[in-house]
Amino acid sequence: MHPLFHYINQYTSSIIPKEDFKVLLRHFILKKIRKKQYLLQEGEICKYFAFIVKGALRQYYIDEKGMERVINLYVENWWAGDHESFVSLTPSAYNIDAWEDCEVLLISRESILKLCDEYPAFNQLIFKLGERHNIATQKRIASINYTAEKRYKCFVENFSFFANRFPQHIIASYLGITKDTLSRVIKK
Amino acid sequence: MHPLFHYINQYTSSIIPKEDFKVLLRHFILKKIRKKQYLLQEGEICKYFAFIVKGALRQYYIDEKGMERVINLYVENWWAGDHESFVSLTPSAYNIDAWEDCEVLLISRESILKLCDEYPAFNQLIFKLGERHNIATQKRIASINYTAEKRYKCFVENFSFFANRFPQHIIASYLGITKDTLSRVIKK
DNA sequence: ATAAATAATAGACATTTGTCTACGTTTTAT
DNA sequence: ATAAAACGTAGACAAATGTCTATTATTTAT
Repeated sequence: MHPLFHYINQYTSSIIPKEDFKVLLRHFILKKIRKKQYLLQEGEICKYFAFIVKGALRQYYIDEKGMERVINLYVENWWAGDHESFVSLTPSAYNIDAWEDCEVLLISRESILKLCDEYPAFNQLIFKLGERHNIATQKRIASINYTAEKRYKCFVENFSFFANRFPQHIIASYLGITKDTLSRVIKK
Repeated sequence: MHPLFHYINQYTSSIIPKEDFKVLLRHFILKKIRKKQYLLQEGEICKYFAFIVKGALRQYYIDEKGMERVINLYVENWWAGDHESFVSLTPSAYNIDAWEDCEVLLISRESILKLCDEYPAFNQLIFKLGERHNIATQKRIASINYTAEKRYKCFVENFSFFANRFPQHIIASYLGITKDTLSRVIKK
């Protein structure tokens, strides 16, 4: 069974007919991305959002000192892209690259709008994804006040599966702390 | 003209018929909230999202040391509520209270779903609001790595209008720094 | 198998930010 | 009008985190 089919049915009340799914799938472009290659580069316009079938990616920007600052990590069944660039068609401030060899399904904004319009089930899916995303980001924003230790604690509780996919210094950056601080925190 | 009517038409491609708006409006409950009163209290379930017609509110939680930690600030034309509690029907971890006397329009999740279903324009509205919200939160998440100074700089660039509505120590907490640090940063 | 690149840890030190107390000002309530 | 509460600033000090360098372990490429 197609992973996207499985994924969509997790979020819709009734199972999508196979026929409909076939039409849906035609709006997606399958792309393989090798480790270290970019899905999106700073300055580009994010024309597609990517549903991750296989692999792991990270979103980051380069700060004034030339350091990589990780904003998001993604694994299977997550969506990767720059919301701002995607909607506003402005050059992205972020890079998204593959941390492992990946397989992703790309979809354009036009296709999303079209599918939302034509398939209530797809509209419902996008709606629910939005809700889930809101919940996750609200938690992340609450963490702005946290100490390094509490950030790591929350990370382990909610996202420990990232730990198997990304090295510690990437996790540290994702949490907004240095690798040295994370190393100290973990030691305790 | 009703502020909600004006607001909705900002986000939809074609102006909503007055008739439709009247039906729409029936799903909202007008509520006045006096300064310092709660729209939502920790432990309660967030049954409604609030569209703010007039006034200013803040969302915060109480940390281990009993300190108020501000997560969000809201003014006219913003939506206030706890996404997680609203969707999952779990007790909220947050408080939302009025910083000024407010007038808000409450709407339940059922009403939102119903209106999305019945009025494509409303569905479109919710879709676009989601997009805007995603853009804003993505920026906020990127700020996790920022220094106190850079956080304040971004705040002034994007949300300086909050400065007229909330005192400095509330802004500081919203930025994830202490009032003392903010005071120092501003001095420069 | 070997060399090179990548990761994790440790310690010394610097910097940033938080904590606490005090004081003067402004706002609010009565 | 007056007292009380809330607010902003300041300085001294403490704590948390960042920076840098070195060292070792682990992984990757050839």
